[in-house]
Amino acid sequence: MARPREFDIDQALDNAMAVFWAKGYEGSSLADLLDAMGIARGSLYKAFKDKHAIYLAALDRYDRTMVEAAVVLLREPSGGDGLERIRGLLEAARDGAGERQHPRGCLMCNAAIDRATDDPAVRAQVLAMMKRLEDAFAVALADSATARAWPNKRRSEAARFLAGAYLGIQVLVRAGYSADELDGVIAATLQALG
Amino acid sequence: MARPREFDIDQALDNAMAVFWAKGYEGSSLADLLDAMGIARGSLYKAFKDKHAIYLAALDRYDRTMVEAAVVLLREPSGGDGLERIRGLLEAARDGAGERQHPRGCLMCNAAIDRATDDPAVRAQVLAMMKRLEDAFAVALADSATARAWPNKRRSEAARFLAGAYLGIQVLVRAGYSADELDGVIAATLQALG
DNA sequence: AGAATTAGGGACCAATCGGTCAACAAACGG
DNA sequence: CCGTTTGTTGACCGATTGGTCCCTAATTCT
Repeated sequence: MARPREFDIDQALDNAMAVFWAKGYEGSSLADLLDAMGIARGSLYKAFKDKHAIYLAALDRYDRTMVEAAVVLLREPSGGDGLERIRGLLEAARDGAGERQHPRGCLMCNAAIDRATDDPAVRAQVLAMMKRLEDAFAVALADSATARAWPNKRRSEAARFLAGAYLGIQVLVRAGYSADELDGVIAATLQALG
Repeated sequence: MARPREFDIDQALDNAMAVFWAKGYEGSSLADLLDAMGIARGSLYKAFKDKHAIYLAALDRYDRTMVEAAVVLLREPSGGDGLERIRGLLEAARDGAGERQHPRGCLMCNAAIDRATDDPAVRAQVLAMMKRLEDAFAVALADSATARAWPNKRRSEAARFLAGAYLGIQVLVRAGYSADELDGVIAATLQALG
């Protein structure tokens, strides 16, 4: 019907995602994005309405890749006991501290802080991701030796608690805490689950 | 010796702090700051080197007021058992969710996310505040019936865990969680301490 | 091959950005 | 009461911002 797009949208979004992840929304200029995505201004605006739309698409991409991976990790029984899968996710978050110069943390967490309050679309997307993560934590808990027997209410509270703990760790990563310091946090968090 | 300053620096910083708190660093323009501080451009630049210096001063002001209040709350024995003081701080954080339209969360947490990675001065300030908060948590734990007997290592890990939980709650507030939802998180967090 | 449609590229735009400056005002020391 | 010093003010600046537009290129349909 017409000239086909020359670049891959998801690949371009991966690059845009990396920019927003590192610099935040306001901190990322169009020039930054174009440079990272490797396309020209006109092409970008053919594919996306405006900067805001790029951000939302990048956030959605984050959902489909990173959050999805976390959810799979938590839900997949082959990862061992539910508690071990939870430990695995928290340790993966901790490993972000390895990027000592510019730890990226977690884009969902970053978006919650710098866009969710004044941008309803971002807030909705962040809340949806959080819900997905909470549910996955709940599944892992239901698969764990210690929490399996808990009443539903306590398990869902614990799941939300874990989601909060996860965000807290990501903030600490971003603040520059070392992996060693975070190990203590993880140990205390898991201890909380019995 | 010369003309005295007409505005109060700390009061102006309180107003600047509110702007950065709500909008972040990049999201706050000089116009926003001047408007909130109620002074003219030239006066601002006589008092501060540049925007970055204003931000650092506002962050320091946050330290001297808000963080200080949190630290006092945790350390002050008149607040009851250490665990009750910890509960008090977490509930104060939860109450931030009451600002339903534009929850501010916590400036220290916001700064960790949007400035700490690429601004060494901000990172240092954030880490200093976190350390102060951790220590205060440790004091409260040492004053609690259940954690008093714990070995030092476990208590300091728990203190860092609480600092992380506190940040996590602030992120959830910022994301738009309701006070009711956060109550479950707080309950689970305190349960973790026995 | 020509018409139709959409992508690519980059010059261009108004608005806003953070920051400077020069003229004026208010205080103190002599 | 004048000189020195510093705060106040707003006009002004170059640079950068996000976004538009137009010309060209590539593809499909007839």
